[in-house]
Amino acid sequence: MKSIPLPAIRRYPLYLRRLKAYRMGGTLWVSATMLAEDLGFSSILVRKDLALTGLEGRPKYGFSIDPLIGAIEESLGWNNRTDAILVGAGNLGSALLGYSGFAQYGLEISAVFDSDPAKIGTKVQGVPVFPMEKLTDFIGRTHIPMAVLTVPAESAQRTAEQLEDAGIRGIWNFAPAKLKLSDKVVVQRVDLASSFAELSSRLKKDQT
Amino acid sequence: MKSIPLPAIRRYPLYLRRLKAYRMGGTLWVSATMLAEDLGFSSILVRKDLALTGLEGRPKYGFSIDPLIGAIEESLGWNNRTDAILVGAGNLGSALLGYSGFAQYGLEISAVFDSDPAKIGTKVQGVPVFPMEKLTDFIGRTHIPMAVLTVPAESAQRTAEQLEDAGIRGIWNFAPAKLKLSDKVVVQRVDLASSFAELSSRLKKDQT
DNA sequence: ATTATATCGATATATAGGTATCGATATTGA
DNA sequence: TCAATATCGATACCTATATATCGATATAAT
Ligand SMILES: NC(=O)c1ccc[n+]([C@@H]2O[C@H](COP(=O)([O-])OP(=O)(O)OC[C@H]3O[C@@H](n4cnc5c(N)ncnc54)[C@H](O)[C@@H]3O)[C@@H](O)[C@H]2O)c1
Ligand SMILES: NC(=O)c1ccc[n+]([C@@H]2O[C@H](COP(=O)([O-])OP(=O)(O)OC[C@H]3O[C@@H](n4cnc5c(N)ncnc54)[C@H](O)[C@@H]3O)[C@@H](O)[C@H]2O)c1
Repeated sequence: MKSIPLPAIRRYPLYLRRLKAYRMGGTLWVSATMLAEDLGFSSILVRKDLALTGLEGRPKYGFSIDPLIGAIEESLGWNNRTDAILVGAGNLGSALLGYSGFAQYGLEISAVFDSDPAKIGTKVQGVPVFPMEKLTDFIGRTHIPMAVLTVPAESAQRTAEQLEDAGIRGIWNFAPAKLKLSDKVVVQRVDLASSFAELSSRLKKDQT
Repeated sequence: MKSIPLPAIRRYPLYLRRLKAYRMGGTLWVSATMLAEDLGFSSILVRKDLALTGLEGRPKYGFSIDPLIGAIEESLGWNNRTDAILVGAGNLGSALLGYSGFAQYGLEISAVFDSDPAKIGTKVQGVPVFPMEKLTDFIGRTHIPMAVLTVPAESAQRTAEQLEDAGIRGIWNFAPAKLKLSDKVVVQRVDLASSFAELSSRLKKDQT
């Protein structure tokens, strides 16, 4: 079982969404061609991506949807639930907490931490906010593997180090800061600035 | 002036952040080596990216910071202000509205639209919410070029078509939906699921 | 039964983007 | 003054990924 290239991994959630929509409509078979048209990819690319799951398609029919969904979810590790904590219960943190879509990926945010005394003890989107002092103990006790980091950029490095020391294995980092941690911790950056830069640049080129 | 590859464009905001931080500290010159170390890139990559701006470096010193900032901002189109509207004043929309960081990119959200009667007339993060009925007229009158789309996925296609018809030129789409529009409109997708998929997959690989 | 068709899957090719190498150049310090 | 050094910039190279081609196969229609 060889490892799936990252660009394919990034497309998998798009396939999943389409597949689940098809299944809702009662469709049982789907071809690479169909997926490609819906998503604006080339059909060759889609076929190759699907082949990476190890499943075999059927000429003229394509792939059986249910096993395909299962195989993609398994490739992503989305068949098992992933527990996470969220650090930084501000604007963005609250939005993420209130987002029901994450359940689709098996992501469950089970606790929230913040340093602001005014927030500690209150609930954000129904989830109680704990003080930072309880962070290390909580992670040590629960062995929670993942943290969603939504603190201000200035605090990001410091908070990330706390998380690493406490034993966190993956950080989904929404703060615009490069985290310098040991490579035991997997850091995934979400950078809206990069996305906006791409949009700006494409718009600019379009104008000329 | 040849066009800058997209991967470089995506790195530009990272350079900008570091450069502005250096300048705050009083530094006037910066080398590709220094930037590379701070950001975890190879210095060759950084030097190539900077060369794309057209600026020339100085042996042993590197690049003069101020012109470099200017050149990168110009490459991105961030030297001029970009006005935008936001459609969908929900959890995520509010968070984005309340985010002061966008000003750094020249992005100004000047109006908000929503279909929920309970929200219309109220203010979200200090910005008044207008009904969807006023959307077309507003865009036609102001010639606003960009829209931030934060409506539920089910409404995304319909809303995007409204935006296109009204004359919007770029859409920053946060809804997990593929928008099918004419290629006159530039659509930039922000897909947290893809990002989370990458994190999941990297964590999974790390385990084994 | 036979032919047309849509799809798969394997192989080959092309392209973009990242990385390595090396000479040139300005600055620093001996 | 001269050697050592840090950097740039051009060229060459390499790797990952996307795209093209084509035979094989199962289904559906004639
Ligand atoms: N809001 C957005 O739309 C948006 C967009 C892109 C990026 N971001 C980034 O996401 C992060 C959060 O943004 P936000 O708008 O939610 O900010 P915010 O100020 O609303 O929230 C930050 C939260 O973190 C808490 N906090 C601060 N320091 C802390 C620490 N050391 N330990 C624990 N908690 C701490 C604060 O009390 C607050 O609740 C920032 O890094 C921001 O740059 C936000
Ligand atoms: N909240 C998150 O953290 C998050 C994360 C990833 C993606 N998203 C996506 O962002 C979008 C918004 O998410 P959210 O959590 O803010 O949802 P939300 O339900 O809180 O907000 C959606 C808003 O859009 C408005 N709306 C609904 N239909 C509309 C229409 N046809 N025209 C105009 N306005 C309309 C609603 O009144 C509401 O105010 C969704 O597509 C969601 O999948 C959200």
